Amino acid sequence: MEVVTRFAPSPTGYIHIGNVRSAIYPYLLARQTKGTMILRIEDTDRERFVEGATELIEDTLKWINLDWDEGPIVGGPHAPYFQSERKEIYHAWARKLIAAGRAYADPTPPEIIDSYRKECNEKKVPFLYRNFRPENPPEWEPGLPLRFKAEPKSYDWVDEVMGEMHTGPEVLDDIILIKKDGFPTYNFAHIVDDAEMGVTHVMRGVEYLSSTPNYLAIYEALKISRPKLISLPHILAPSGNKKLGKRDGAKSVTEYRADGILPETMLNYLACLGWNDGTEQEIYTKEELIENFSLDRIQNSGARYDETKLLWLNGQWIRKIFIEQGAKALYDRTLEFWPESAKNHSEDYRVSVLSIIYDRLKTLSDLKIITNYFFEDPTIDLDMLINNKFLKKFSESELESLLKITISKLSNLKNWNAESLQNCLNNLLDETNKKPAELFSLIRISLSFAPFSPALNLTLDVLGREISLARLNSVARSI
RNA sequence: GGUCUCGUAGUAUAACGGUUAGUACAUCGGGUUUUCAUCCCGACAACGCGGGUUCGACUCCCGCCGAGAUCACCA
Repeated sequence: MEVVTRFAPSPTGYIHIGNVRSAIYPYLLARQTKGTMILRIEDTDRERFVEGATELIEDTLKWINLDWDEGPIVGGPHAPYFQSERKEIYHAWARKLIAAGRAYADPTPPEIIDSYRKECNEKKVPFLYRNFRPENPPEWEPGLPLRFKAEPKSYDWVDEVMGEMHTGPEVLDDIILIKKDGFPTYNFAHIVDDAEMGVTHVMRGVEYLSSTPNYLAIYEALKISRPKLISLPHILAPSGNKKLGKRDGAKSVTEYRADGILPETMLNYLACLGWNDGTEQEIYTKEELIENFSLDRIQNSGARYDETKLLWLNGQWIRKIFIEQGAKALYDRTLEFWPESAKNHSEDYRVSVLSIIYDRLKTLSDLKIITNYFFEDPTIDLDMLINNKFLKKFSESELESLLKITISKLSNLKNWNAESLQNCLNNLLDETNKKPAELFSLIRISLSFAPFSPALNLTLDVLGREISLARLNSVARSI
């Protein structure tokens, strides 16, 4: 049988990294089995609905390179994919339940329900609405909530991640199916939709594990066969033991994108947070994830979100793309991350800058802070030169004469390229009888006035003869 | 409080009855002609506790402890 999975978010704001994993796993499973991935928007809560949230969700999924076979934008045989547009469908199923004597309209005012709940809390007994069912409930009509009529019994089921599950009759209750505003609750809507859409694998966070017996009861009453149930453990906040949420600074995926995290990194990191294939592989492409994913290797305890590792992974991916796809391919991903000053320079020049600094990047936005001196002359900061730990032992006139020798030597260099520059620098070391740490620090700082920069010969090569000599000259004059 | 779940280094994880408990991130130290990184080498560091079962237990069973989830006309 074809595998059908779904991601069913609520449009209540951006989806943060704690949620996207619930989209990744169903996607991987669907692609691995050549099945169907559905995106369904669960917008039955009108109060929490946020304008534009659906688009944000779609953009997020597209950015990490996940697509869907049915859902908003692409449509499909089970449209509409917005729950708010499926009201009649839920009502039709609800009537089936009423006809079977498994649902009833509840006229009890909320205040009375609250008092029941309070009573139970005081007596320290569990609050079960089935013990307070109204006698002779009225016909179900608009304005009245509809409740499921639970039959207390034990349930056994298998959760693909958590294993064999068992609960007693005490957890079954008369949950609300349709709210008084006519919209279904999540508890009812997702069951109807999953059945209508032929969903075979229901993946969601563990917070739904406790409610599962109630869902099982509804499947039974509706004569729907159970899909496979998969509970995904939570992603934990960096500190504490709470599930990662917006309050812990759980950033939206778009924020990571703005920070210069690659989508490949995001997908790779999140997929491997709480799942591994048993090998020691750390870097996975989307294709490799699809190939190797398996439900039974999903972890069953929560995993802590670790941004340091995310950054490390991002560095790995930056290098991987550079090495496997080339400088231009990496460059194409960096367009919005260059400093302002880079605008006045050619694309070829920026690519060559990227080629010598890419292995220093943890995020693409690092470009802004570490490449500026390639695009405009740095401000001369003599203190930085004089106080450098390798240069402090020299007098200013010694520094000046070293610079002058360097300038004259470089001026006479025939071929300005990395290799001959390196030879030239080596000769300079011999001639001046200085250590690399001394001479090279002097040249490096004079060229960049940055705390760090790439290998000296490469920096000179990219900067070019004219600019390099001009900078060295102006430093020599300033001393 | 009821019900359910989880528990290997700081973090993410491997191991599925027999290993000096492996790997990665982080940390610390060292190496690669300057710096910052990359890369390489090395070090530190873990089976929550207590009982069983077994020749043998991180692995199986029980109890405890600790952590989490849930008990909405939110999803």
